[in-house]
Amino acid sequence: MKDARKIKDLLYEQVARIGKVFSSPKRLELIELLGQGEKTVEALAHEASISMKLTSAHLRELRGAHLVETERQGKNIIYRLADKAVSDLWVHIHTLAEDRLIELQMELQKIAMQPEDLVPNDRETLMKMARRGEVVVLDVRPTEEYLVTHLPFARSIPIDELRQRLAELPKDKPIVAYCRGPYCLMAVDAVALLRKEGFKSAHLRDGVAEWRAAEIR
Amino acid sequence: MKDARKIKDLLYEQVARIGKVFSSPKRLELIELLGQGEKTVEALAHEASISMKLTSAHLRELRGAHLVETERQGKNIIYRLADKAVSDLWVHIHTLAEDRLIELQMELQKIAMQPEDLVPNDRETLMKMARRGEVVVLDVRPTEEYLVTHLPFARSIPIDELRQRLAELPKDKPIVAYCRGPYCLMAVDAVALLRKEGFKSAHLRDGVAEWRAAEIR
DNA sequence: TAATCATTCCAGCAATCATTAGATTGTTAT
DNA sequence: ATAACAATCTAATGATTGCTGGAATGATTA
Repeated sequence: MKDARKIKDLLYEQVARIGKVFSSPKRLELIELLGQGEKTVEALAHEASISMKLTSAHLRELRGAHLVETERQGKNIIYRLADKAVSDLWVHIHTLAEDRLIELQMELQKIAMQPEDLVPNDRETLMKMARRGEVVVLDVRPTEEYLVTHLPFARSIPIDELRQRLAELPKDKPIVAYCRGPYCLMAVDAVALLRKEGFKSAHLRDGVAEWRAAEIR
Repeated sequence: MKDARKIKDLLYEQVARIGKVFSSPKRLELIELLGQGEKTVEALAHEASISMKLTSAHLRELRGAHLVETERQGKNIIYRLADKAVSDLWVHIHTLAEDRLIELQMELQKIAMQPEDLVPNDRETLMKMARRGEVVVLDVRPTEEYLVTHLPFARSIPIDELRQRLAELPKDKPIVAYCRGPYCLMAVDAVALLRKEGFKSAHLRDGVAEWRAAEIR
């Protein structure tokens, strides 16, 4: 077994291909976006604030590692994650990052709002309250993403429409807003707006991907 | 919120620091080794077949991302994983790699032995059989690693001593050998030796880290 | 105190990566 | 057809990274 070394090198090299995909900030952002549902290259480029060329290049890397699939629809090519496990791995990585990197913790604290304490931090009791109608769970992502999946009992008001649709929300119950995940700032903005308008509101760090990864083991 | 972009970039960049650590084959190998228990730089360099300088450089990356801790013991500096979640993430990454990369699947198939069917592939029934003494679970890693943790009911015979200690093993029961994980070839070698000597033997892909990651969810 | 050993730090090279611009492919609409 | 558009491919840039050799550090032993 003198070539055991060579075999091992090959194996680790393959795994490193996957790791490499998760080593670029923009690719991580694209993965998170794709975790919300399939999207065109243009939509991805716009959401991630990068050129379409660069988006295409990054998606190429993702496809090279077989982590995304493509489908042509007319002029557009839509991308989707090849496996839910890709989204799960994203959640695992950013969770570990939040646990270990003080720098990241500090960044996150800056955008965190004061807790308000009107909302429990564990998923189960929050869902219990939502089921009883004691809180309103509000999904502020674009409607398409809400339609793909959303948290149980969640209502959809995209952040862009929130200001005009405030009347739909109750003033007496706490409104818990969430969006794509801890690095998506839409829910933070929503809470800021709601509080300014006199609503009781709190912000849920986790998005659909985080809940799924936590629930399904 | 025009600087939302800047904040996001910072956040994803931090997470990418963690991803970067997992993007190098040698670092992955070091992480897997550290998952078996704390080790000196020298031991790591030897096991991974790289120079101590390079080992040190990689460990520096790992420490920079706060994924390992160091402790001085006399002349030596020993490294250990800062968190079990690091080992879990390694398991998640290589699992995803095995699911998605055909190239890796093919490599793994080359080293896989014929299944023999004397051993169930799900963890639970294997443990049941081990509890009843119907199979012998054999840990062929170095003794130090066995002492840190091992699978329930497992006996320890390091691969180097196996040839001389064959008499300790029964000829009538199947012997299920395992080692550090799917990329560690010690168990494969052990099974090859055992079969040649007339034992019934099979090889368990997963190591301790994989079992832990699967159980604790 | 000097000598020794394990490990890290520093400087450099070649290889790789992110990013951009320009040319190209494939699809729809006229 | 041809024009207009979405997306990719190619080539070229500067910035990292992996790795190696030599010098420096820091604890232990003599």
